[in-house]
Amino acid sequence: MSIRLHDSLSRELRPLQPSHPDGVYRFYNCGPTVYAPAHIGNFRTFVVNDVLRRLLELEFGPARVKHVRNLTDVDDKTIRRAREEGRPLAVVTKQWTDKFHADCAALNCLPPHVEPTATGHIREQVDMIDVLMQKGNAYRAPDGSVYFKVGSFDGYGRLSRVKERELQLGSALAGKPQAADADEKEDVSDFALWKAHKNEDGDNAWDSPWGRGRPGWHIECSAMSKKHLGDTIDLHTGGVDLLFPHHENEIAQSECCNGVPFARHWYHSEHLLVDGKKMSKSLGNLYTLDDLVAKGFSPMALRYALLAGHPRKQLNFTLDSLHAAEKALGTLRSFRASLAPADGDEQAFAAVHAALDDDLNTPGALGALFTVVNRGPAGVSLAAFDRALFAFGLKLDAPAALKVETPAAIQALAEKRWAAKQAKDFAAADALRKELTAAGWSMLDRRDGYSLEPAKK
RNA sequence: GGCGCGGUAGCCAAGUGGUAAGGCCGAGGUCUGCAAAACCUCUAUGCGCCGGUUCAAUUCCGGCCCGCGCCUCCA
Repeated sequence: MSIRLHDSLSRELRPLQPSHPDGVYRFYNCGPTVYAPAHIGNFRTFVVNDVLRRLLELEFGPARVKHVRNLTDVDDKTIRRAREEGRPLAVVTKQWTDKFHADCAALNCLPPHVEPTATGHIREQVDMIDVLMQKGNAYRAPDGSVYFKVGSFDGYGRLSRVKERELQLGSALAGKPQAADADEKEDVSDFALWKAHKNEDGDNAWDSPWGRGRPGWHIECSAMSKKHLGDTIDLHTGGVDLLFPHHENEIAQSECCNGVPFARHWYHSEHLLVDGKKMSKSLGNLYTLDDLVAKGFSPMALRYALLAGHPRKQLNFTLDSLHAAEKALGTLRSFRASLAPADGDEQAFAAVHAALDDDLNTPGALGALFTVVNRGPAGVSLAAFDRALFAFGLKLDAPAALKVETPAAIQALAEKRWAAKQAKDFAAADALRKELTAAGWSMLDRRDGYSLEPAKK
């Protein structure tokens, strides 16, 4: 059974197979820009890519998958943030890189095998730009910036079906101000490979044959992909918003530089919507993982919710979906607890893996999983269940939610109620339960004791 | 204006040319004094609207309406 995945370039389902003689599947996933905490939309893409990574490992073996995901640690946003905070760029990006790693770990995402940074690959980027200059695919503008000449690459626009970035009448762009560097470019479609140093860049500049400056955004992925995976890779992924211009530009740069096809397969996950709209600060509908944890949800519930929609369809995120996820996870937990460690049907979850292998149909797979769960634990292999859970990356033993200190007054009420119950003074016990409920706490009785939790909203 | 995606039960969401997976919510039940948990049962003659093709369409084709995304930094 091979994995079939939609290819954004050919727009069809194509099987995933390693193309290099060593049998290692080369997988590049565009990573985050580290200037702020990633939001849950970012994490949708990273979680989806993590499932993909897991499927590849299941298919080819863990040693036959090389997963690279970059960190963009120098660009307009990171530099602006550092300037605003009066801190060195590296300090700012380190902070948010650490936060990103912590969030990924909480969401049970496997770390990529290589996580290259843009600032760690200046030389490689300069080298590529150099080749593009020599081949006539790039030119130096009067201010010292270097641009890629889009007109020099016939294949430009194949991925996004956007021939040129021409402004058309009626376009959403019409009337909007052009980029500041527009007048330096020979053509509006051209994009920056190297940005000449400006005052606001501060110390964040490197020497190059064209003067001091910093790399453009697009070239970093081309350079890091080339260095760590080679000239032709098996799969390149990212969110749909990267399709144009980022990935289109990567193809142009890499293919003009290397003279061979860049990526054999392209995959783009769709956006997470909140309240029916793309998340944005201005709409006030942006959530980070911490925001949700503060509301009492577990990271695993977020992961589940992110997988509840087809990765190639926009998913409308709601807090309700997190409640549903939390409940579903609980069902999975108790199902697992009811499985006997003895042998069982190893193929019980074949339908789950089939759905996953069929274009990463995570909601279909989740449906198949529960279909098995609903039939009951009899004869189901624990190992097979765990293998299915591994594919989703759902960790059932993750702490349910954040721990909250129980106030002394609440604790005292609970003690009183427990004593009343032991004395079989049920009227008093019920009255105390009401008090606790009114105070926002629920008291859960067991045979041998009780526990307290903040009431679920 | 160009490119792309979608409209399936209260909410979320798969799927198929032959009669609607799954999760949540809700309802009923079993079990514990109650509550919670757990477990069991039930919950769309219907898949945006209008035509067409077909023995048969939610599924194919055409038109329309509505929503979203990209075309500018963006997962």
